[in-house]
Amino acid sequence: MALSKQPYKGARDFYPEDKRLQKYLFNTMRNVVERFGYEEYDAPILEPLELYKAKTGEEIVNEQTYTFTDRGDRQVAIRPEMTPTVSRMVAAKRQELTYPLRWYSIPNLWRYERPQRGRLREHWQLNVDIFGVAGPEAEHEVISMADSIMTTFGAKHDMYTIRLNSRKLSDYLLQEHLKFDHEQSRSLTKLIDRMHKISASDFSEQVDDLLTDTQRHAKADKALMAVLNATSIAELPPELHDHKSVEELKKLFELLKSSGVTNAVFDPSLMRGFDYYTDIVFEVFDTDPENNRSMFGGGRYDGLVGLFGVDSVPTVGFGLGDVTLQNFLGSHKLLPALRPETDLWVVLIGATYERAQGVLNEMRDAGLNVALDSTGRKTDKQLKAALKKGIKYALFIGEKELEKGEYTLKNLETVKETKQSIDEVIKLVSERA
RNA sequence: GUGCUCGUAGCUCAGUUGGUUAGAGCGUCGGUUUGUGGAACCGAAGGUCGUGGGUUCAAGACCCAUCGGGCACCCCA
Repeated sequence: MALSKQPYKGARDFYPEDKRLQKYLFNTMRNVVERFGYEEYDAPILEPLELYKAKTGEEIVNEQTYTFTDRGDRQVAIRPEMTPTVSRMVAAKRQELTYPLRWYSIPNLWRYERPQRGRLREHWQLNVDIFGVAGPEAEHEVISMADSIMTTFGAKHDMYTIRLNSRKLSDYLLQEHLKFDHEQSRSLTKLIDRMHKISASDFSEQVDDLLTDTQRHAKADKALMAVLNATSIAELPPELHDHKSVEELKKLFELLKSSGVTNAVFDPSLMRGFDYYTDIVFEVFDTDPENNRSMFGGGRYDGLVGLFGVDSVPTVGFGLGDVTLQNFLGSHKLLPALRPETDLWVVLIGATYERAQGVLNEMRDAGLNVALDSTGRKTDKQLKAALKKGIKYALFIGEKELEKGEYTLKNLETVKETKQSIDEVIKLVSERA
């Protein structure tokens, strides 16, 4: 029985060309967030299972987390998300850290579920968090940064929108303004989350099922729809305008506008699944009708650090997954053609392998990435190998070249060929972008 | 976890109502002077038809199971 060549279900092999793309994605993210002063951290891929039981959301822990019992009878989870881990790390050094804390990481995460487009079992996710800022300045910074990441990848503002909502406002709306009880609010939250996936009539039907007779009589469903259909804060019922969360949202929109984030919109139907969000939440949506989905999001979770028995720390963060990002960039034609790391391919002519080593070392010492064809094949085969690999330069080294100290350098893109001293070769190839 | 759908060479696919030794294009490898290009020409390798059962004189095709991909649920980091 032959062994399977497939990678584990829902996980990917990264061949060099795939890894090259991943490096490009990660480096771009790193450049942007570090420009905002964020520092990289990391942590183990394994965590005690209890870490996720507290606040992540039951379904995620029970059904979508890889778990096992280790040899010491400990319940262990492969991390399904990074937020509990980073909260643990902050809590552990709560007193000695200097705030505001700006941290990021690009961990691989695992979730046990049936794979489909944009959702695999293993993915990498940029996690960015700011700890220690209670005001909307934190949301402003984090959302601006998310926007900056998108534009740095070449996305235009008409390719995506940033939807904003406030958990506090939703809770107030459902429980105080519309007078739903706790259980109704829970069910409604889930239902509202699916609002745009089901038809309007199905939605109102399912809302109606949740109402009591008195609520039906009071037309609670109409009041609910009036709120949910608001496309801006100004469209909310007037009696809500003085609410603190509305004030905060207003302030946030002003800040975003002032820093050029013009594609942020208010969406009262935005919920997000995690239980730990406490206030403002946001999601970045692809506007492409073919792929009208949430790509990534985040929000404020002020309570998580405090669960570790220390004073709580106000926190805002988001996670950006590599799979959804790649889908987005691919469908908007924003993925660049990437060259291999190798700058130059040496074609050896005749039995020159040994004597060519000095030249190779000279180029490598000068910082060039140099590979050679050491097969002894005919020159046309050697040259074709470089072409197929996408390497930009080929250098011919034969008897004549070694004698004269002049080498034939060929730019495989322009097909131009010149004879150069090795110093000149180094100079020319180093000019690569 | 549920439902639908697909799986033939490295890739993209043909393969008639079940009927001989399963095909093409591209790619790969070799050759057409071992000092130079993706072309052209010649040639070769490469498939237990995802896997395992079953029906049949006969299965790539029909049935069941299973693995993998895609889509929709569930859920969403």
